[in-house]
Amino acid sequence: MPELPEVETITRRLTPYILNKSISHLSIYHPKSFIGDSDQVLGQTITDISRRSKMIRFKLSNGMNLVTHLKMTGQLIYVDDEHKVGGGHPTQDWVRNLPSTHTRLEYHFRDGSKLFFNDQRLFGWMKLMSDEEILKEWNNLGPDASSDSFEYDDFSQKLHRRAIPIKLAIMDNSIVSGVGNIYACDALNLAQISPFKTAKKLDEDEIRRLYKSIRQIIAKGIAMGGTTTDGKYVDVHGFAGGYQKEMRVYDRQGEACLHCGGEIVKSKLGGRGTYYCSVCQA
DNA sequence: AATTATGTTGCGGT
DNA sequence: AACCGCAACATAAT
Repeated sequence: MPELPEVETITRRLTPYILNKSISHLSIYHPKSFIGDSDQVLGQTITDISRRSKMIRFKLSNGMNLVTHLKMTGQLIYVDDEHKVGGGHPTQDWVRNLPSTHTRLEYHFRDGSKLFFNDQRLFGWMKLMSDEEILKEWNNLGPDASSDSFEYDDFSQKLHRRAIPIKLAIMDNSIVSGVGNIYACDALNLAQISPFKTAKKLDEDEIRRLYKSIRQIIAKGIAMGGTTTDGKYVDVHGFAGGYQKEMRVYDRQGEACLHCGGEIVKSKLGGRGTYYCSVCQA
């Protein structure tokens, strides 16, 4: 479920709580969720936390990295004795009762605080990786949609070489990384481009609009703290995001397009639900 | 009961 | 080679 804005929100909100903390124990409730020798995290301090695409990288003091991908239903929940979010207001009640049936991993820090990795569908993982392994894998990724390295010229050139529908192109992490189904649908609506249009058939003006729209929609997603439509995505304290109140077309079939008032329809593309305006994205 | 789900990978056929 | 559809991973809700 989480796309770039959700993963970025988790990364930002988690960092002040666990940076420089030492892992004293790791409980593995489901072996599929942890890849590598779990003894290598014991006693290690988290020296840095960053995001790339939809993954989070925790650097450890022994030089290894803990990398996580939440896939469809993964959550990272932080809990300590205070049970307070910044500003003094309390966390969601249910996080106090963790671990739950969906808790797969539980990290215990030396100061008594904990980090829970919950994942209903077991697609997600946390994996120990060396710097070399990360470099090798991440080199295959296109630039993050939220970063300055996402540049118009490169984006345009890549699109000109592809004969796939534009929606699939912008969800392809080797072209631009971090854009999933929700933000792809919304960015295409903002740019007023059909999700089915072949990538190489977009003219310069369309690519320009799309490039700006992706940047704008992803930035808004981050600013709103991500999207929660079914309760699966929550932040590190268990709270919903806010972008669902701003959604342009996703999950709004039958409603009016914010741009032209046309009817929003739902279709299928690449096996995924695809929402678009039947008038201005025809 | 069948269909659906915000991610990714891989397979076989064209 | 590139592209497409489909299945796989596994679970729960409608």
